[in-house]
Amino acid sequence: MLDIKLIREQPDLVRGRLAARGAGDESRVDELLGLDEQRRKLLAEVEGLKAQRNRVSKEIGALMGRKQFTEADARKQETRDLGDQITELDRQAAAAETARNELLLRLPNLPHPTVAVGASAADNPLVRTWGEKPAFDFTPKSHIDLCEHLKLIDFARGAKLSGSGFLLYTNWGARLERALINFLLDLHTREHGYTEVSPPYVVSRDCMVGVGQFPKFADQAYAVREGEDNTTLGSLYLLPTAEAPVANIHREEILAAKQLPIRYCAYSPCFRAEAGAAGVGTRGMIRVHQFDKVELIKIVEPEQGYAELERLVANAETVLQLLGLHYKVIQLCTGDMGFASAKTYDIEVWAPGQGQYLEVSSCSNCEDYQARRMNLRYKTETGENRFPHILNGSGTALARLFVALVETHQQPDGTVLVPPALRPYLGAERITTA
RNA sequence: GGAGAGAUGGCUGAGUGGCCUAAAGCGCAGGUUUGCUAAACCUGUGAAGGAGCAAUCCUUCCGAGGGUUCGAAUCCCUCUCUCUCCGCCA
Repeated sequence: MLDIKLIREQPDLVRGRLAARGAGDESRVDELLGLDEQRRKLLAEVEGLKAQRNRVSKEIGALMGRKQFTEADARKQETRDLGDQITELDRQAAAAETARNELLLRLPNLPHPTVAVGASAADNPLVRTWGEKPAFDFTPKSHIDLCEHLKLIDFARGAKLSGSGFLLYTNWGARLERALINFLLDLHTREHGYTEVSPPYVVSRDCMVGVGQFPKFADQAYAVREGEDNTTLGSLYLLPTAEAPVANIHREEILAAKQLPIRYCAYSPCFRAEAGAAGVGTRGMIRVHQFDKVELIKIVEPEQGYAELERLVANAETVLQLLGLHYKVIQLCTGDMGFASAKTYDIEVWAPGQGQYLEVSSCSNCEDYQARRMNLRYKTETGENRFPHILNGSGTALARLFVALVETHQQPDGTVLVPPALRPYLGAERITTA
């Protein structure tokens, strides 16, 4: 969340940065400042009364010690009324604080000054491209046709098991998926300096709040419960991304400066309800309710945040380069950026069978926005506690990578040539119907 | 799921209603002494919030949330987590 002190001291700056997102959040700043003002006023009042009560209680203790019970009783009578006032003012102060915090949790991060101002995806500047669209001397097939022909995915039975948007990978399809996961984890741990972790696939509400998924996007998550017990519903949620558990690993801790930077890499399946997205690209595996992803998370000193973001993007790009896939890197404009992010690069890979680019990675620096939400700090050499920058990036999302891979490397005979980097993992040079 | 024991500062651990403003030790930082290292001694060492130009002062925090009381680390209730044993289970 945003620093309340920044909002107090530079409300115009905050309003301006929020306005750049185009979501209208700047209109809530005055409401927030009102609640904050109210809270501080009540706090000053109630703390004065508490100080008074503490003084009198101490005197009562001294009187009791000297066995001056009549005196003590008189003072007790005096403070009873004080206690009632404190209870009431405490309640009001807590209510103002709760309202203030609720509002704070619903305000998005401020875009970094270097982020292009724009309204939608159409305004996202192109940063760079790598490779070229492959030329085919035949009409390239869609991954749907390739998957059915090569029996990589059984779309019909996947839907039978769990509904549309769930995939049943079969035979070489399943092996390709597993090969990609291992390839990605090995690449990032061996070549890019990340530490592998394997998190729980369900997380608490606090973790979802910590990364900014909740409360605003709660309808996108799958909630789980124990058995038929409805009272447990809403305490645990299926991961929308491994960012949810991994970024929260050190929540509510104070790290030592020398522990930073921390770089984690994790595979997990990702579950997204995609509420309200029905009918949008529902066929195939481009938008599904469950997909695999290898996620990269960094916790770094603020001074390193943006240099680390560039490296994060480069780490994700390496994946596509090694797999021989054409892609472009774009920067998300203020109107297209995610809730928690201050600056985001997306990587879009070319899918010849679709005739379009698919988003396979989103790399963001959330600055201290998430660290505040999860109360994660680090202690500097001088003993000061600061919020670190937290970054996340996909390295990369698998279903779409799978699509780009089979569509790009498909052959005239309907087989798929496996890129050399992946061959040791798959144990085959070519995927055929055999 | 059943039974029992626990949760106190960075760590260990004392504290059973008011000198708790949380003992003591360890660790850490600074200092003194000292050929070096080490040791000894001295001093300091949690977090959040609020008031103030500032020095400084105030409030809250002993797993979490309620309650009793003039006053709670301490008494009562609920919950969470950890450990031990039993049962079930991949």
